[in-house]
Amino acid sequence: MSKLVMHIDLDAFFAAVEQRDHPEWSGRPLVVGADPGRRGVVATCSYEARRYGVHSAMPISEAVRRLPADAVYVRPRMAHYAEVSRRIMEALDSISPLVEKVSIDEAYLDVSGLDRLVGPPEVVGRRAKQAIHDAVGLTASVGIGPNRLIAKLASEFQKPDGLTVVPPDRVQAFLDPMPLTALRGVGAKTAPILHRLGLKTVADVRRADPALLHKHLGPRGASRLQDQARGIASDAVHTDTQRKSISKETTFEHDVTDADTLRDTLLWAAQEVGYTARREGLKGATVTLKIRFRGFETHTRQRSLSAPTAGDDEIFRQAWALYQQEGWADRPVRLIGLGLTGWDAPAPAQADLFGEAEPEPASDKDRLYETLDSISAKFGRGTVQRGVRRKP
DNA sequence: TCTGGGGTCCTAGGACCC
DNA sequence: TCTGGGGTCCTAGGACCC
Repeated sequence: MSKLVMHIDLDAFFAAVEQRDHPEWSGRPLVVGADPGRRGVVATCSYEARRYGVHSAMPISEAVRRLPADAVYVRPRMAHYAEVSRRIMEALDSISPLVEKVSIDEAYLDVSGLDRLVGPPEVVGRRAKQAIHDAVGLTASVGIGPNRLIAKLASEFQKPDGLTVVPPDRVQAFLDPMPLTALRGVGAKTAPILHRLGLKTVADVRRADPALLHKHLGPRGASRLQDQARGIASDAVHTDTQRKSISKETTFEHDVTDADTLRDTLLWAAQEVGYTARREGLKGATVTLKIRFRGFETHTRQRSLSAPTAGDDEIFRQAWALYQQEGWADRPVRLIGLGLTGWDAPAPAQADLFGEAEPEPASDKDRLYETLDSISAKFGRGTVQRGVRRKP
């Protein structure tokens, strides 16, 4: 039976939440991200700001240069957005039981066979948008198609507040005129390669000589790309995805050479990662150290443990040993952090198999939001003092 | 001139094993 | 002196996405 997949994407999510919460900011260019004048980037910005060419991942200094004086700059309140996101996902449960949350502001829903219960795809889509608006007062863009790729591209097709349905027999006509950068996995490096081959649109990729793509992208990359160009993609919606890693890193406001600061920062990261691991019942057998020096030169070092752990001290000791075993002392460090991977047990599901949700103690939840808020408070504000020893 | 943070997935070489 | 062909795990780096 053919599937119907819906993709939902909140419009300028962080910025929209801020404008909703602060009506005096609506209609104005608004940037959620680092503090102006400091190291960092734009996380999200309002549509008013986008008109000045500002976008996600742009250096905050560049955004300041482009925006008028009345622009608003706020730092992210991740805990708050996470709570809004939770209510959105809850609202989507009323549309379909098969909801896959893919990020804080995006979800896939399997909406196959809802036509007899609800109506045609357009009606299902409008219901989803209404459910979100009723729950949190925000707009979302919705795309519906025969698989994840088409649903995702459909949701991007008319933004903001869009609704696009692509029936199976319209897939190729929908895809063909799109720029090839619309395809998943084509980014800053791959797009120029394809452009140099004279390819611009999805249709160009679809009709390209497979051997030519093979030569420049490798066998797997080439077939993945051409599958997409033909509208071939997964239609599976997974409700119980399991994370594969936990990590914590920070960029210092000024590059750091002081060993105590690096050590303390790694200790902080280990505590954050360890706490998250324990809260989620995970133990990792691999610790990864990440370091970025002045000039953006980035390295990772990892080691496998004899036994999986979620202990702050053990995670810290491994990461610190990895740092010490390299001849890196005295090199100015821009960023440092660590990660934990390699769970010992295969994927404990988010909710258990019998539908009994694990009751989450209030104190843990509070601690989680505290943590998220402390992260957002620090966003783009890393300082030498950051690593100040924290009482366990 | 700058370039966050949290992720996923892929590649590629070497070790190791059968 | 010459030495296969997988398969899997480990490690480092990098592309990409939100």
